[in-house]
Amino acid sequence: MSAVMLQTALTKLREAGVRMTPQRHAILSYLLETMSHPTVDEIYKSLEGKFPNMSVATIYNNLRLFKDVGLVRELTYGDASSRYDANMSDHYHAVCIHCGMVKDFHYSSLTDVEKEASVNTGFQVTSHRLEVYGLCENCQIRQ
Amino acid sequence: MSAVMLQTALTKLREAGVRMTPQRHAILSYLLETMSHPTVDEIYKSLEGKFPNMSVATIYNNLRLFKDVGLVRELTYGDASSRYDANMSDHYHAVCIHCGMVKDFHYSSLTDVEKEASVNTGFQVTSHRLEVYGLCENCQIRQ
DNA sequence: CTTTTTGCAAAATGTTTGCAAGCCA
DNA sequence: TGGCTTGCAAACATTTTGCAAAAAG
Repeated sequence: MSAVMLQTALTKLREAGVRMTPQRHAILSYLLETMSHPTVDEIYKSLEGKFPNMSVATIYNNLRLFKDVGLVRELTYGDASSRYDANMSDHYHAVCIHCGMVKDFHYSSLTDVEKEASVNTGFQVTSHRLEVYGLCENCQIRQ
Repeated sequence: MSAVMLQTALTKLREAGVRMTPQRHAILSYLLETMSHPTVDEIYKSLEGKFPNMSVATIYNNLRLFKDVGLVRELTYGDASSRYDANMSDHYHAVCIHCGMVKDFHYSSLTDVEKEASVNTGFQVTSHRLEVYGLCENCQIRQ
């Protein structure tokens, strides 16, 4: 992701009255740089060179804060750790059932799912989640 | 669910060479009776009258076994406990963001999602997950 | 009689919390 | 300076595991 996106995110945080710290900045940058939907552990490992004493609690704190401010989305999958996605544009995820890798894809014809579900269930529907599962290209070869 | 479904399930287990135990039978019956997609804790509480010494491990063991044999599906949601669904017919779930209740609904026009995702991502797609989130009828009133 | 299953407790895992010390504005 | 943030360790919740005793077939 571009440096522009980082600036936009920093502005959003400042406007929300959130203080900046070196750790916070590093976590945010990392999320915006990578497209890999990292887990907390991946973030932790990738930053331990720069911050040898950083605790996972700091990462969790900041991810929750980013989520609250609307800068990232948390992706949750039953067994494994959550992943974090700083790409807030409309898209869905393809999840590899072998290595856990997550790849974005776009799909447009779900306009009436929420409406139909609402009629069906009586729910006041506010969002939906769509994912596909299968083997990523790497795992198709190696497994 | 009907007694017929229990018989079918019991037959499936017998054919898979699985022994029957009172606990196993009770867990399976409960899953087939209720439409409420119970958690392990709900199953545990509902059976502790009949089996005062039953451990959660037994419930987890049996749910995994049922899953492996294809009798139930595990529904996972980030923070909370898994829920278990013995309705193996094609359907989707509406999840209440307030109380966690899960209600079934049907939707038919997702035939090409997997194909499109596959073209988009290079994945060999084998399944998909669709859910809607919102407030159930109860929580619309009380909240 | 052999093998599976149970029940219990301990362990593992991912995430959250409490709190003193430190840092940001 | 005053309040937010960090780092650490302990706490938490859910699920899994190891193992001896009990039950199934």
